[in-house]
Amino acid sequence: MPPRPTSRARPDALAWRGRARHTAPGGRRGGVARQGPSKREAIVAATKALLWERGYEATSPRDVLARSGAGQGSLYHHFPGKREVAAAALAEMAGEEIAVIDALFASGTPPLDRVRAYLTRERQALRGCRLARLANEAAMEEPALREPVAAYLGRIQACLRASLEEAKAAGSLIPGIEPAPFAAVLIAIVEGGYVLARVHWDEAAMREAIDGAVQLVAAATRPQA
Amino acid sequence: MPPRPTSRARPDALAWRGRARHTAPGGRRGGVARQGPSKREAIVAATKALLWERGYEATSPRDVLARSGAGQGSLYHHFPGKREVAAAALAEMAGEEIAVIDALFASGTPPLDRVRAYLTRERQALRGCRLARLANEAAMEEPALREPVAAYLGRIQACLRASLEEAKAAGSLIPGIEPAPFAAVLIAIVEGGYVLARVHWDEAAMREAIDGAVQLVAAATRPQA
DNA sequence: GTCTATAACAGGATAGAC
DNA sequence: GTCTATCCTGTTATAGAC
Repeated sequence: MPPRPTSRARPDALAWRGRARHTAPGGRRGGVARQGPSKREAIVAATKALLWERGYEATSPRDVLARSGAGQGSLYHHFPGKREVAAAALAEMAGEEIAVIDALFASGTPPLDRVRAYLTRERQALRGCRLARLANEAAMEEPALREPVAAYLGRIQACLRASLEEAKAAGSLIPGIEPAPFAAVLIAIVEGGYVLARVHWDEAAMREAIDGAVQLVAAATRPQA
Repeated sequence: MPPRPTSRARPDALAWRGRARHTAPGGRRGGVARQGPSKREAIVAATKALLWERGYEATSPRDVLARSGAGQGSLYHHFPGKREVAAAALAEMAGEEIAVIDALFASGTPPLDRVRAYLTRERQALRGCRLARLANEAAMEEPALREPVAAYLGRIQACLRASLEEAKAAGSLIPGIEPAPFAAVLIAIVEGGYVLARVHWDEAAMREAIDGAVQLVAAATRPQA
């Protein structure tokens, strides 16, 4: 466990929300000269990788600096501390993953095909869900860390529900299937599948859960609809 | 992150499996005199509590000693190190929880009632699953820590499957429902429900997942069976 | 903005008295 | 079996030069 918050902790750190940067987000200055990525970007990129690999508690600022090639000063120049670095990294990760989800559900295919496409997309089950792997860390009680993860899972659930409602309106679902609880069940199966795969240390556990979910969708589909 | 394994690590520590104790498991000696709980028991009890509250990585031997009232020497007298203490604690936790599961599924009620009873049993969703909350810790790559958790989830899945097969044999399930994948789906929903509740910091997320699972069971039940 | 040096403390384990 | 004292390294953050 890290040092408990001491008198060194800034009283306003909880309210930290980033700052105006003097360089443009793309890492360029002056409009012409190309720059390598700034240390800030390198730090956030390294943190994104480490949060997925090891989680929050097990990732130290030193690990981040070693992987990013930055020095101590860069990290604490750009961020108040570890928590805010992680919050920035999680926000980026959530943005990337939400974009993937939106693309998946925006395709012009029939709604139940989109649901199936989400369920059967490729996953590295043993690595855990890129965002929700942090679910059981004490740090998730901090809103700044929890919110990006919640936004990601919330978006998936909303997309599933919208697709199921579209299918229901089109008469593709058998009577008695309600979109909202069915969407909750499907996202829970996927996230539960990650847990089962990690605990049994076997990708097959995820596959069984997903296969079951696909069969549920099939069973909920109106014949010849 | 803790100190990486150094030359101090015992080469045989991975094979540690406990040892014969000079005192009886109940903490008594000589057959008559009553004893308070041994320090070993206090250490394991404290570890059980802390693993649920904080997980493995975030629980230090110092925390365990502080909560148990034991000194450094007691811990390292009874165990080679932190990992083996956690393994002992997890083994006890799994044994306790498996006993609860077995009792739940051993009742003389109809099989689908047992399934519903498991799904709707009371849970502290925000605390996470007592065992599977450790799923995403790096330590789960150690068999001694993973196996008790896997045994617990495996037992639940086996009990669900057996009940569903019994229901199917009795003609209570609609055709096309296969016990094995349905059991995989149900355990995934419960474990996924914990993840959703933690991430959204809302017990209602677990309730929605469970409600959906109960509706699935209802939908899979043959009318008037 | 970025670096190195250093502080203050926690984590995990050992030594050896009793 | 249990205790206290101690060790070494890692973690998180600050200081201050460049």
